[in-house]
Amino acid sequence: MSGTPLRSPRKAKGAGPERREEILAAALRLFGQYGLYGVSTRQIAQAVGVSQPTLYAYFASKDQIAAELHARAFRELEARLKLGVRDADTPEAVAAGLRIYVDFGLENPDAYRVAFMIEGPHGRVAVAGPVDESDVSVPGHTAFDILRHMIADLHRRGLGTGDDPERMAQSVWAGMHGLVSLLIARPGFPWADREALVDGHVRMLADMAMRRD
Amino acid sequence: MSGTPLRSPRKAKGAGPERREEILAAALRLFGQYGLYGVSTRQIAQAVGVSQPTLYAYFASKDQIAAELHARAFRELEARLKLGVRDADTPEAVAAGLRIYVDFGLENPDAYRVAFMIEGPHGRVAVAGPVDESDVSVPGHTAFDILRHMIADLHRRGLGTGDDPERMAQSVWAGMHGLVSLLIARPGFPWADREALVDGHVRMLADMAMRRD
DNA sequence: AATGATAAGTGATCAATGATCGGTAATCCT
DNA sequence: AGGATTACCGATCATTGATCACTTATCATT
Repeated sequence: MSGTPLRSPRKAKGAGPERREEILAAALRLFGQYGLYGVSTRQIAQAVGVSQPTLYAYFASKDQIAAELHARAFRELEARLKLGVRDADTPEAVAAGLRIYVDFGLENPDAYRVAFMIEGPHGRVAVAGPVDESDVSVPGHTAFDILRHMIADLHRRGLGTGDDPERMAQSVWAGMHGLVSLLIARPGFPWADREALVDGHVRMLADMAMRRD
Repeated sequence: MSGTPLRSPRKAKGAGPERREEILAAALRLFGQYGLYGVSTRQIAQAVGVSQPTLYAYFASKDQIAAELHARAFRELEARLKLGVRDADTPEAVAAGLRIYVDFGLENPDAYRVAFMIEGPHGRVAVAGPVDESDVSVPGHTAFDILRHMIADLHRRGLGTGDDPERMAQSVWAGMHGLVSLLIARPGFPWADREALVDGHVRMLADMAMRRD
């Protein structure tokens, strides 16, 4: 369904089964730079060095290429969160966990744009959060769960703020997505010092989830 | 440049100069529902009841239709902010000002999607914030300025938090955009009670800008 | 080494899209 | 009524995503 074309590819001319990866790499770069609808399949093919119909030997459609990038970005973010988010019991520790998300977005703007900010085929704009069942590309579900779990833990230990930890997690998530998407979408804007801005923003979110006093 | 086709239109068959408005209304509805790239010019024309080339008598391109909707949404938001944001000296007053922005987005999801969340023709994703000079559709510049002004006022009166009011304004703006875009993009997600979520979120942002104690 | 099978790739082509052009009919002003 | 202008449409173009039949290269087997 999403593996190599059919059986096991036998390297032809110059390239082997890495073709699929080359296509994804080129598409990620182009999509991130010009947007999903600003790049044609012929441009992707040219960047890879193959003909346009070749793409359809590896992907069912242009949207499927974007969907694969979407899924990979989700998995990568999820992996980083799993590794980085230890159980947090201080606002600083919570803030450090949140920074993992923000840093991922800022370090991989192409991936973040493709995965979370580009209008999808159904007119939906994907965002870095929980995915409802109607969505075909289901991965990343746990990305939000990790955050939710962290905040629920705080609440369970009596360290959290407010009454509803679920609502808290959603609010924090929204706060992070807003900053990342703004910074990525408007590189030309005279932003304040990025480090200070991100640090202050993340600290604010952490403080809301866990009042520091 | 953006008025009626040429001089003053003289109502033909059934419709008059409202054609332009009809086109915009149909496009707003369709774009909001199916996305900018999920709607064809023929669909828009059919919804209006005219032929497809007719659209090009009122707009230079499909992107121009979106640009006009974008500009109008900015102006509408700006007008609401100007009317609603009195000089705020309490966190509650600041939060009330911020709610104007959020409410605008939630009450006009089509406009907000079209204006701030849909990938633009240049692969850029517009956001409800300051617009740099390279952007053609320049309105809305003051929308962010109103917020910045409000926060700068707080700072000037010694009521603000932190050292850099500019950074504060950017952080608050990001927080609002994140929540609105998430709520709009994922209507199927099991959100917490919307009123409580929005209220808590806005209160958090207001508190950060103006510590309540 | 010749053979058949399969994988990888390409040129030609299709339907749909955004956009343009010339022509037509309706309206207004004198 | 006549001339000019406005509003509109049918036909058409280049480009897009996608499909097809066909060729070429590689491998496994004899």
